[in-house]
Amino acid sequence: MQQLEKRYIKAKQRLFDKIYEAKLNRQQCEAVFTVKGPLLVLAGAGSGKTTVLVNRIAYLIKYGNAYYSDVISEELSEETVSALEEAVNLSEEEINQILPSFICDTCMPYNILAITFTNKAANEIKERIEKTFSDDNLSVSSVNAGTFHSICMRILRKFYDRLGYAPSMSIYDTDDKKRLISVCMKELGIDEKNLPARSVCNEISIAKDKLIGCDEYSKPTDPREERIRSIYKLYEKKLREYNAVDFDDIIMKTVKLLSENEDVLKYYQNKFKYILVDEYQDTNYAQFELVNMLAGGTKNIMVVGDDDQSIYAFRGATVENILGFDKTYPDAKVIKLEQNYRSTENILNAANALIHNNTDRHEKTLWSDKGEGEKINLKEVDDQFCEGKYIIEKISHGVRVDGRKYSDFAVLYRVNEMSRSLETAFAKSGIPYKILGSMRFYDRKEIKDIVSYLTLLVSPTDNLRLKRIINEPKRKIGASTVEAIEQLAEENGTSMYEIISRADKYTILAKSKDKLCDFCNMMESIKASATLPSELLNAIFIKTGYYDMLKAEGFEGEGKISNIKEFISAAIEYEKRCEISGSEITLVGFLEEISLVSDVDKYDGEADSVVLMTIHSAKGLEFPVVFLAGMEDGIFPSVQNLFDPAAMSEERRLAYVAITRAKEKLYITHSKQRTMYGKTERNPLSVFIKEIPDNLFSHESERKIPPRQKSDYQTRPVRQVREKVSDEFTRSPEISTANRGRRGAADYGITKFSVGQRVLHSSFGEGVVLSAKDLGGDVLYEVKFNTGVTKKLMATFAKLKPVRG
DNA sequence: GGGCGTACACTTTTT
DNA sequence: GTGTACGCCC
Repeated sequence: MQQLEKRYIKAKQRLFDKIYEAKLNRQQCEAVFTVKGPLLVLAGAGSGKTTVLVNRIAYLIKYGNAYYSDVISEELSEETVSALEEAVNLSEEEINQILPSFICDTCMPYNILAITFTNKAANEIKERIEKTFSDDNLSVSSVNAGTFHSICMRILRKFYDRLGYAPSMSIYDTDDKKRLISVCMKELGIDEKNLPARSVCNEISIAKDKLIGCDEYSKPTDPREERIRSIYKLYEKKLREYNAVDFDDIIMKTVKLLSENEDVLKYYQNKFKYILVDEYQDTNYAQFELVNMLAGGTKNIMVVGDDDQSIYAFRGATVENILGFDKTYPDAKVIKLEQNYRSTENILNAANALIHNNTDRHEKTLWSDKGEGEKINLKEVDDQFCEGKYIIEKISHGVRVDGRKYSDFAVLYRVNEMSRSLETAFAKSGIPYKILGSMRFYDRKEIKDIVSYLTLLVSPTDNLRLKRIINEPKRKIGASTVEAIEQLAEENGTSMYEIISRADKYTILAKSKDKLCDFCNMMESIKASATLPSELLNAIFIKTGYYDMLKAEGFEGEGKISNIKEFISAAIEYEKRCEISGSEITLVGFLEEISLVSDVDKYDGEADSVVLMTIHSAKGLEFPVVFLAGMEDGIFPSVQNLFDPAAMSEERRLAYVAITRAKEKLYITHSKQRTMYGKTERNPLSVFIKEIPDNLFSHESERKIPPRQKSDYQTRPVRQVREKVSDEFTRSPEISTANRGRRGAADYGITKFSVGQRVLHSSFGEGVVLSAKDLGGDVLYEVKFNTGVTKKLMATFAKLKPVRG
């Protein structure tokens, strides 16, 4: 007993030390300690939200843990009060006032549910908690931290039978979903010309986000909606048959499970005694319902968010969830965190000025004591290539002169498409860089094919995935055979795989039964050959003939092979991680991970490279130096949204998010002209920049603010800008020799090749130059590659390298 | 059944 | 500009 008490006191002291160390301000402390009842924390950008979440969880564990509970009485001890006084700087009176909400019931780590927006954020919380408790013999790894999707998947898999699913259910991404919708539409005889599958996908997503099932969907008066309804119905039927769920289902089916099964709901309400939801402004209706159901028991729910950072309305998120939290929970306590610990004043003032132009928001103003800091740098460049070169110039200057690391820099943009031109510049510069999100690793065709094989091993009823790979690599199983199999499966009420395994029983399949049999035997032998995901992957890669197929493709196949090898290493890493954490290695687990993990989750801030990503991906991250590229009307804000006030508000919030990612220095670039999607356009400076006061920009900036209503960029003087950029290094790329990066950065220009010379292309491989045509600044080459194909390539794009010998 | 060519769509943001 | 879809021909 005495021993326990000693440990308790020691642990408590250490906790307060930690909090003291974390230098929490008063509002943050209140947010940490107010654990009982509903709590809304309005946390501005960079206001130490994660710190609050971590310390709150730590507090819950320390004070609610049964391990110490023998010595926890109804009230906090005198000692606790004095420790609080010291750490939080509250008066005794204040403490007594709020004391009741500080005391929590028994709480084991697994009683805590923390829902975050990304896996990265969840992992960060887990890691920081584990660090806090590293000295205590307390298993804190059982804290439930994850994204909505990962947490719901865990629930669905546990109670799969209640939903009529098999436990190995697969998760369909946007691409799978679209394919399946197309299949449904074809089956129903609905022409995609009049009703694109894409918009059907969207409509169904919107419905699911609102928890509208196919039976409740729309009144049958509108013919368009009626058609969507029938597609939705068939789509649902197929999903179930294929043992698959789409992203929206993950939430909707969980809500359905909880609302239809009292015992399951009670189980989770009892389990999750304390719930914390991060980025609450980005939750949609289904998620709102889910959280409310789970919190329905104890109502110990804390939500954290910032209405100014709501940027997912397009995905069904409603700010009303956060703005109306006090309506859902009338006794909710509200705490505002307004001190920003991230950015300097100039950056913060710019963000504040910008966001004040939104009328539909809760008034709040972030402040910082970090001092004015450097001014914002605004630069106009000639085109997107100059933009890349300008950014590279600034980065390499920062590294060489200011002693910064490459990882101090981030380049943010509105659309993924922007990464193309930027990548060209970075690739030439030799600066280490990483692009997140443009083409997700798991979206690559070869990876999706291999994943389909893998899925089929655990979920053989998945006809969609089966159809994807039945003839990839080619096995002479053509469309008509596949159709016949599909027909038979339909008639017999079974899966296509089942039909294939009994192919010899059906006369229609007589012609192809040998090939089908081979396919089936191959799958079975793969299944029997290994258990570990990495081994299975390897077996699939070799035994299906996929490797041979890629090998035969030549140069292009090489890249795909290395992608698949990378995929296999990812599986090995997954296995290692499981071993460390003691969790079971399963194929289903691995498949789930690759479906729910995003590029940003894997982004490693430790690696020393510049990172390029969309602003959406950058949410929640921070960088010493941020480049905001493509600040032009039509790009950011996006053309689609220019005339829609609500959408413009969201765009502005997105700009706000972008600016507040920067800690010390913000560069903004815009280009006189820009070629995107094959079209060249001239866009004026973004309206958002015009909303930022002049004095926040450095003298180096070339901002000539035209009158707001007269946004004609052509009348603006641009000469100085031009000279500034081009004098340095961009005017004539081919003669630039300045050494900018460290590794081969001199390679800015276009190397000239002569007819007959051998060259190397990154995707086509080796070839020989047939002709070279000068096109004023660029050169058009005609190259015959070893593969036999002849291509016309622009020198600037092709990045050709000379081949010696 | 497969391969090749051409037409055409598609480009906001993502778990 | 690029990737996919479909149709035509072998």
